[in-house]
Amino acid sequence: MKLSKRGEYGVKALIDLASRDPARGAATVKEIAAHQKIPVKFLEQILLALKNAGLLRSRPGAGGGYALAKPPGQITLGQVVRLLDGPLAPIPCVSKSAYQPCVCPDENTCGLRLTMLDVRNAIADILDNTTLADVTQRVEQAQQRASRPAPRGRPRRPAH
Amino acid sequence: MKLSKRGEYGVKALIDLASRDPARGAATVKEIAAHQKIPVKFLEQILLALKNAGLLRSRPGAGGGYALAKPPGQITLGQVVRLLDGPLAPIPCVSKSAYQPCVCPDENTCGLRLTMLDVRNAIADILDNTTLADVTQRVEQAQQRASRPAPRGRPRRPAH
DNA sequence: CCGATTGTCGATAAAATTGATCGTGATTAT
DNA sequence: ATAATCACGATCAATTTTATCGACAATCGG
Repeated sequence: MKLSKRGEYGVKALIDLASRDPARGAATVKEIAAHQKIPVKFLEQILLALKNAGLLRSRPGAGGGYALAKPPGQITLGQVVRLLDGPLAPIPCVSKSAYQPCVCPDENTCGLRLTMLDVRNAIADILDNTTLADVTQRVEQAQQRASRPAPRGRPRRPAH
Repeated sequence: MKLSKRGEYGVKALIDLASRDPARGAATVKEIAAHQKIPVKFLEQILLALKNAGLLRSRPGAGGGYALAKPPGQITLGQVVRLLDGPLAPIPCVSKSAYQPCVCPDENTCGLRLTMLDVRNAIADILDNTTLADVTQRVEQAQQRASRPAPRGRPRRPAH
């Protein structure tokens, strides 16, 4: 039930791009790699795959780099993880995107399958409904909470 | 996000044991392997691990074999999968059973982590709350449904 | 046009993991 | 005793993962 480094790096890179100030233009592989602590050459491969899948656009040369090809609200983590890490489903016979029949005599009464179908649906419900925009928004909220003084037990009223 | 063969085989073997007629006594590795289409020697390893973890008991010799060490209602798929396949969490920094810090500057505001924590919780909610007894019960229900004639759109009243 | 910068692409490789298999021994029932 | 069965360690082949290298192509600023 593990996310590969490939998947991890890809998601991190996209979150990095999504939370980047658009005024700064495209981000180079080197920048993202340094920022997220990812081996440059490995990240290169990953970003290329994301580009070929239509999630990123790029431009070579001075001032070049990568940028999101669509608004962050239109890129789900489900897409990204499937692309870089394969199907979300724990076993192929419950995958929607890469279904493969299993060997059990009847899929509809297979105990393993019934349970793993629940698992795959739970995972997909989260990842297919979480966009890069959702993630950056949650991160901002978490950062605000972290920078505010510790909350009290009961709500405070302003002093007057 | 994949379940290994090891995990798959282990769960299948346990479900097999849980749904087995207790009057028949212990089941041999050979029997389970044949029934579930699992390589004998591989299954041997797996059952041994499950035994050492206290989920199975065994006896060698004629009439020997494996049986559940506890009632099926007390063995969760979460235990089994963790044992055979490692942590449920997609990344180590959201694992409860095998937490490992990650490299990001602040775990509490890491976008990847926040999302993967949801995923790990969703998976654990299912697998830690599903016992072998739950599984065999669902299987029986599914089998009954499969053997009954196809249901109509609206409830039928008995002919008279 | 030059040359620095940066993405593109294919090949390769080291390490880890997975999915087994083999052989030998230990234990038990008959 | 002996046949059946679990116990256990070693080993192994294939695959997957995680990269790394080097050459090439596109782009931009001057």
